[in-house]
Amino acid sequence: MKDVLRELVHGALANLRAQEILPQGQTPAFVVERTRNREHGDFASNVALTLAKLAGRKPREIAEAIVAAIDDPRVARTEIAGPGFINFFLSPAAVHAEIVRILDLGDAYGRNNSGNGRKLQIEFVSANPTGPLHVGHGRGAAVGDSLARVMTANGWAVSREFYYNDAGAQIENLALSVQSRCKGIEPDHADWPTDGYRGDYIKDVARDYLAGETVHADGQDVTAAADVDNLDAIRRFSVAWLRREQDLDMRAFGVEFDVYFLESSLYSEGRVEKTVRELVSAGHTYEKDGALWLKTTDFGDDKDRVMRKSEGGYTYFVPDVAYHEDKWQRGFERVINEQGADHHSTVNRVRAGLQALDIGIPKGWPEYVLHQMVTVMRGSEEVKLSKRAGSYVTLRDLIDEVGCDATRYFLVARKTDSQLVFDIDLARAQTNDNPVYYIQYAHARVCSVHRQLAERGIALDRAEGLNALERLDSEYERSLMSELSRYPEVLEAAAANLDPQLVAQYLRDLAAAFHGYYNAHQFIVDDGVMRNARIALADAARIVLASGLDLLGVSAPQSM
RNA sequence: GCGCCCGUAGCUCAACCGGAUAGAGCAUCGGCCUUCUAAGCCGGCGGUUGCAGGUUCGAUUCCUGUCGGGCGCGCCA
Repeated sequence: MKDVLRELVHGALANLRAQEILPQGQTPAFVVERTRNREHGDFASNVALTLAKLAGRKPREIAEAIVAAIDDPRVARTEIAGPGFINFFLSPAAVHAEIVRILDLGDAYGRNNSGNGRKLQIEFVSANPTGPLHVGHGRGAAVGDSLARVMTANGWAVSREFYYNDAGAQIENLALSVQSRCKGIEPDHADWPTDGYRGDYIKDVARDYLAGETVHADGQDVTAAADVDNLDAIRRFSVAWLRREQDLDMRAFGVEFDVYFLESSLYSEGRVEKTVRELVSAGHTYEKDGALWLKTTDFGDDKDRVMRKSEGGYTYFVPDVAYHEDKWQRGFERVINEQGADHHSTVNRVRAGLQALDIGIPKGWPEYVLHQMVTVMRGSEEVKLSKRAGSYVTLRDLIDEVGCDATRYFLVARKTDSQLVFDIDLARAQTNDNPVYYIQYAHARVCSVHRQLAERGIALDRAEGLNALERLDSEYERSLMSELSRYPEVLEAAAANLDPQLVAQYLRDLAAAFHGYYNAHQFIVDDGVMRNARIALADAARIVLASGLDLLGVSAPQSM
């Protein structure tokens, strides 16, 4: 409906230009938005205010002219308010048509095709296989996957990608740690590797390695050599072992990736070398102190970056650039990297490196969504200890304790650039204080009505109900209808702002509107037409609730 | 010292790229259960949007400064 009103306003403006009330050619920015206050109608626009200066007239005068030029059955009436806002009151028929659309389109309601099938990649989680996934990865997974679902719902062809380093110094460290465990060395012992991984999971890897186990990860089987001196075999087995664990975590979290990209492939396929050659020939590099530098300051970085160290190896920055060059060449019009904000310094660096390649990559490519830290609270205590990891809360612990649904909802229901406090007690609560519960309960309540109908042997006539929507005229009914019709706008905004949190917020509001409706009315009434109308509206709510929950990867239960 | 993020009700958070009287939930206080889920509903209390300036018809939003919290600043990844 928002788009419809925008069009109507644009039409009116064209009309005013034709009458020379407005100067030609200029279209200042204006908004048509939902009103906060119902007394102000369904939508309001500031268009007259923004035009006032341009036209050299009073806002109210312009508003009068615009309103006079609008004549559409979907707008019941308009009002000019305050300094010159135009308030739009939708006709009941326009609102009811939206409810019919919901039942007509089902799951497809609210989706749009603004992406038009263009290729979009979202890279997220991208944890190195050196330990269990923790809550921070969970936030990345929840945000990244929900964002992927939102972008898909907006018509983008989304590919989910997980990038990991399977070859660097940290992996060496992992292998050494496992080897030490195989030899029975404890982390406090003098022979324990410096910066070795001390977590208990290392013991599990070592045990399985010695037992000659086979693990399946990233499409391959890796069988342990059980040879304590074969560091290479230990490395391969350890990586596979941890990758399998991470996959299990992601599966339990309802997240699947389309592509796993290995950093080692950038080296084995010569892509790192190739990127270096390209940067050198593009002329943005120089040698200093025996190292090769990239002049990233030419492209907005704070300082130049070393590409090749004086000892000959490449810094991590180079494969990063090579990796993103590869993404670009794979034809992704947009790439969104979802990462922890502790890596924010890579943003400028990677973009600068890509600019230096001089191959036509846009300045703001790739896009980034950075999430801030998560702290986990139980009661008023911060939870830091975990039996498995030693120093942090693993994602698995959280899923086991509060469930996938609540974990996903809570991790996505905050602005990504705010720190997040995860309240375990609240997430576990089976009460309406818990927003996840409150939303799911709304869905279950509609299903419950259908069970009641079946038990009483009452048939449902949806067409009859939809024809009688004008009988649903209570405050609660109108409010629910209005809330439902907002869903397409929410999907659009979530995509535009790369912010799945808007969906979480919306579902909370929708559930509130639904519960208000449910509590205020009887559904299974003797008046068959009224009964069918009420249930049709409840079904519309069920469809949108299920659709929204699906975008968050949260289940929509039939009973609770 | 420099860079990024945050600061809104007692608590957890909103406010749709500058709009109308800053909104929800929890907590608290007061009402409501022979009724398809009371796992609920209705109402009250609660604010100088950290602070000080600036920009304009209009600022929680933009700019400058300042205070407080978090993260990051390597020829580590």
